[in-house]
Amino acid sequence: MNAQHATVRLAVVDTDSGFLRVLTRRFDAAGWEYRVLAGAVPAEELVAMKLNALVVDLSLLGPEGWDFLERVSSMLPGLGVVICTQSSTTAQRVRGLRLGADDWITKPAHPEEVAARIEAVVRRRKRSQPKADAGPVMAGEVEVRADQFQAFVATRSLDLTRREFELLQVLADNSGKVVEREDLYQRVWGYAMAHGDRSVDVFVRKLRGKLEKHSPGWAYIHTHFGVGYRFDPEPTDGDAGVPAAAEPGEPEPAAGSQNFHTSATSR
Amino acid sequence: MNAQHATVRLAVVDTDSGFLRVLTRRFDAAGWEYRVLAGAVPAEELVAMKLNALVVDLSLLGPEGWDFLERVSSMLPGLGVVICTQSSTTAQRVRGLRLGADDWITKPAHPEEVAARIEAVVRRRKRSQPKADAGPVMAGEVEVRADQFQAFVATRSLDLTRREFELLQVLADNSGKVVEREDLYQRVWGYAMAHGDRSVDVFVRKLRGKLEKHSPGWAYIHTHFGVGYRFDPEPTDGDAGVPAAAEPGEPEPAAGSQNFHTSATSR
DNA sequence: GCCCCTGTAAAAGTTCTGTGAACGGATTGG
DNA sequence: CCAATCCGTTCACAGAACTTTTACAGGGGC
Repeated sequence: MNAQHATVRLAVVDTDSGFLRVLTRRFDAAGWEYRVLAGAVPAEELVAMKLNALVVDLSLLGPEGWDFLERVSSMLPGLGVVICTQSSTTAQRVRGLRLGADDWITKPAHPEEVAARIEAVVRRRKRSQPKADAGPVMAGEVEVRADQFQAFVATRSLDLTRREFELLQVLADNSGKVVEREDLYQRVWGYAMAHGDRSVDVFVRKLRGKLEKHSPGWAYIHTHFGVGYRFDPEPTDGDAGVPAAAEPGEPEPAAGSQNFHTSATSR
Repeated sequence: MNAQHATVRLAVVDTDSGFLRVLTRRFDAAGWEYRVLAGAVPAEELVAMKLNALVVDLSLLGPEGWDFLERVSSMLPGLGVVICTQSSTTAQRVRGLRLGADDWITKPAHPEEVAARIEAVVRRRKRSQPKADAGPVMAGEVEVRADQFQAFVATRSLDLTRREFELLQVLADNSGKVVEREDLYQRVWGYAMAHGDRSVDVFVRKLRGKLEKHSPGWAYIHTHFGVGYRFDPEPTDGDAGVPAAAEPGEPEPAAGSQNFHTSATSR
């Protein structure tokens, strides 16, 4: 689960021997696998190479370059593509990006920079790959759109901070299941929870606050004592809930809000 | 704007009557709309023609040709450009393509081939630039016309620089969604953002300034801390031109009066 | 009833954004 | 060809927004 850093498998389409020499030296130093191509090749061949990055000198390919770029990026959606040219206008770069490129480098470029950008592109692709095919996550009234960094409750948008959003995302992804506290932390914060860290609690509280403000009468995040939390939209038990009955202008938090939550279904 | 299949609207900049005769005959046969120009014209005129392709004899324009080419391709990023010349060196072709041309034809050329290349270029452009062909983008009081490089607020034209315009365009295209800072940068600047680059912030500020100056009482660009920006026209709570609604202390009116995008959401 | 766990609030600490201004390159006009 | 200007970028500082830590109180399980 924790590949220290991504292995880069790339192909370079270029014929500039000087540029290639410094580049490949840098690639070797990083232990990357690479291959040098002298021109466009059928996309199928690239697929067979199982690359995760591609560096192309577009000026080398002429007008065919755009076609090549388009073909490649549509056939290998997971491939990070870095264009490099002698010079370029913004219009060209934007066009390249629209056709699927991820970055654009102008020669001459320092090999360090090229490598850094390739690495960034691979990392970025890796991160955004699953996001792309996963549609919006729905759980009851709650909708989480990972691609937009936005969450909605009953069609109304929630204004969440980064951590709040990521926490909600993990919880909603595992809707109905109990997520262990440490697991939660690991997935949101990206590293192991230190002893005595209460961040999770604090953010659960914040999330609850915002969720309930937008749909009172519902409990979303349930506490499992000594274990973790479970996301599961459920109407709050009997008494008032929300339907007209209770005093409308009285969602006043202070005293009222600290009940329920713990349906404590722990085994 | 209901051209079902790719209608080609092109201009030919050439004075070679023989070449023109065979070409235009072919264009007529295909039912294309075209126009013949005897020399370079201001890019604005080309914009007004709403072309999607341009064929230019560069030898006709001499050294000005490169300028013309660059101006045109930067001002009309959605335009397919085909160069044709009597003869050319590789260096020239590379230069032309670099400046934004899509293809290069050497005379004499068979009209069939010219037509085929034009068609290919238009098809390619259409796929890669769906936005440019689309009508004006509207978002609240704001209208962005990609084809004119102009934006309007409440029918009044905004005086934007190139970057400002492109930034607004990307934001308005994704109206309602949060666009990540890096995405924004990549789409406007054409390459990946370097660490520590604050250009986006600066231009957001400039845009906000110009937008709010032209329609006070409205907020257009909303900040999502640590993530990016979201374009979404919303009245500013101040007072200005909107029915003064609820006062604070009126959190959730259950079901009664729905939509009020409270701009001052919790957090 | 005791001890551990969680809810809640607020202080303390970090990181990020808003903003004005200076710098340098590019463009325009003379 | 030079000067005036505009534009884009970078820098520095202030302030805002967010995260983490800390503290205490209320519940839960045994």
